[in-house]
Amino acid sequence: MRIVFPDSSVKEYEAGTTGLQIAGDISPGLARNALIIRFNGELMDLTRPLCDDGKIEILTFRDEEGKKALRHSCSHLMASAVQKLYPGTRLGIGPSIEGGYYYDFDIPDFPGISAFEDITAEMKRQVKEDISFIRKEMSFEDAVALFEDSGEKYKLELLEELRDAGESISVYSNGEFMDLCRGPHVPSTGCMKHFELLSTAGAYWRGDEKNEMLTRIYGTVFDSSKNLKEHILLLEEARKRDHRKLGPELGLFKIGGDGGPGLVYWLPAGTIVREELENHWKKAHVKEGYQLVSTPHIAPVELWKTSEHYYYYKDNMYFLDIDKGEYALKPMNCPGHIIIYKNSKRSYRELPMRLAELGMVYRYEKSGVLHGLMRVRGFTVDDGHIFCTEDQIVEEIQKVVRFALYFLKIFDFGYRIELSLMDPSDPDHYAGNPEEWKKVEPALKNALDEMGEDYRTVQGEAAFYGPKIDIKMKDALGRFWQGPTIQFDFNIPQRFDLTYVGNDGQEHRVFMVHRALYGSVERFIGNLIEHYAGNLPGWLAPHQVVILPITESQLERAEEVENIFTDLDIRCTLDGKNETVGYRIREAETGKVPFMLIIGEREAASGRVSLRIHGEGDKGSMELDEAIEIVMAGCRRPELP
RNA sequence: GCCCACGUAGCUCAGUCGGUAGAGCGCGUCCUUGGUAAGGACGAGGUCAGCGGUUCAAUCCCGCUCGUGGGCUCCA
Repeated sequence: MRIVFPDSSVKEYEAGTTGLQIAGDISPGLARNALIIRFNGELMDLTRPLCDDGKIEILTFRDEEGKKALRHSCSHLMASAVQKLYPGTRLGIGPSIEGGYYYDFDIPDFPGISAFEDITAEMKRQVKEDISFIRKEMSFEDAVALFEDSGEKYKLELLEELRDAGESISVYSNGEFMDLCRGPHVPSTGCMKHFELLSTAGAYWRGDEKNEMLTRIYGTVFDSSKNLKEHILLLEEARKRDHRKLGPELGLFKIGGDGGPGLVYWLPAGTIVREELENHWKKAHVKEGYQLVSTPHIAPVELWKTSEHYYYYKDNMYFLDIDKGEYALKPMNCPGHIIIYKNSKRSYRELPMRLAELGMVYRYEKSGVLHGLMRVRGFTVDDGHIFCTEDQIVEEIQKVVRFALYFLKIFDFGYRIELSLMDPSDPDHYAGNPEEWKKVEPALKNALDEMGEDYRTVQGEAAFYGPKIDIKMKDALGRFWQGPTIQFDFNIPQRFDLTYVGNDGQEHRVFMVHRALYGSVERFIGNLIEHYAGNLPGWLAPHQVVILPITESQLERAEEVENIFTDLDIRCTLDGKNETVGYRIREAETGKVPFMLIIGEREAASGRVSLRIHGEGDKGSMELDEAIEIVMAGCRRPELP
């Protein structure tokens, strides 16, 4: 048979040759690293005999599919160990995921995380034994009989679905362990020397909270101990940067406890960070042609009925009775901005009208989903609503995307743009006039294309009320977070009958865009803390400069210097505590204060200062003006767009 | 909300096989006047998350509630 390689070279092999043999024919190194193959576009086991001509790709851990196969195989290895150690364990599913894999089990009397030691030991034993993964295809009936015998009720449920979908059934075994599985798998358990069990959690069968809760065990596996170690270090680094740890440590905020779960209390230092972010945001928005507005935290329930939030968002809203009427705490700012838009009859001359507000919203979130600043019950949306004509759409979208990227650049975030469009097979699911969708979706696409930005189009991910552009931001550890979001809304203009008078003297339906750049100020600060590992850029640092007189005799000079910096709008504190300089430096370092000015006898006499920079160390003695210049540069607020 | 784990001083954590508790840091006072990541002494701080139950006796055992964490689901 003729085998074509990715570089288009061709080689003849006897029918029945396996991918592994072909890999070995190329180089022993490749045979060692090979995990699976892609043959004529189909992923297959290395050990599957090939019979026809075709294109082959030999996949290793470097290939996304190879990585997935290894991780998925490791989930089988882990399942095998669990089932051996805990007889009666029934299997759920065990896929590979970003960064590793998991397997869901129904384990009778599972001891929890303490079982990891035993499971790991058993897995290691099986790795050493180098047990082959064996694929077997069978009829639906045979498979049912097999899993009925072993009482695998979840697998039987999956089987039913496979049959309904008309898929062929395959089963993989490694030693005594056997699992319903499409594959492919790596050749043997010996490929998984570098694995680690990570954590355990409850998970509903099939993700449905009406189903029983299974025990999920997370693990990961790599191709080398070096890569595994790196990954574990990354996880540790992420733990160290956890904003829930750093935030309270740095005196930024306090969440929950007596203050109520999911509610954030900003301490003085954290309030400074917030105010800086918000002030910059306001200045930038004014410059970009937004008008700042402010709306109440509560509004009559009728308003939420008109906006329909009352009907589809009720479970997340808080209600209160006032006089004879029912009110709701606002879960979103839009209706408030609508009231402002409708305050007078609008002319096309006023468009685009861009309203913006740092609006605090309240949403009921289930207790289990609350998570530090990332998921709270009261938060500040940096909301903006753009009302415009059809002709203005492309330009407005580009303006917002550029504005969003400007904000990400300030903080050195990477990004990825996603364009979410409607599911064309289900047009009834969406609000608004289908004609409008047909106009706006290509407009969004054009806007992005014209800008030359890379983006991914996701069909069917649009909100029911409109298509959207989501920007995911990538932090210093390479993790992606929900970033700016720009959403079209066909629903609200219709529900509230939002119009403008065109130059033809006729009323027209206005187009409306929601957008948030920080998303939630709270969550964004959480992201910043983790992104910078708590070392916020100078302009955001709650304490920018600490002045440290070495002895009491330099107090007077220290106060002079403090006043100079304070007059320059630098947040400066004098630490004249009765402690050694070493102690006070340590305190400033752990407090992540960017600049320290040490003033001893020599400096006081000469009018100089000794500068120390956080994380860098002693910069030596210098003229005060020189130090001022360095500090000012380090604390400069970002340029406006 | 659900499954699992956890809750001891402001923080990080010991401890009590049931007899009402301890360290370090931090805080206060004093001594020390110091040169680039912890000077010393003394002291104050706890209804051992809350409420019930078992017991002669509960911080410890049991139950419930609240809170926190890991996930599921959801989401800015």
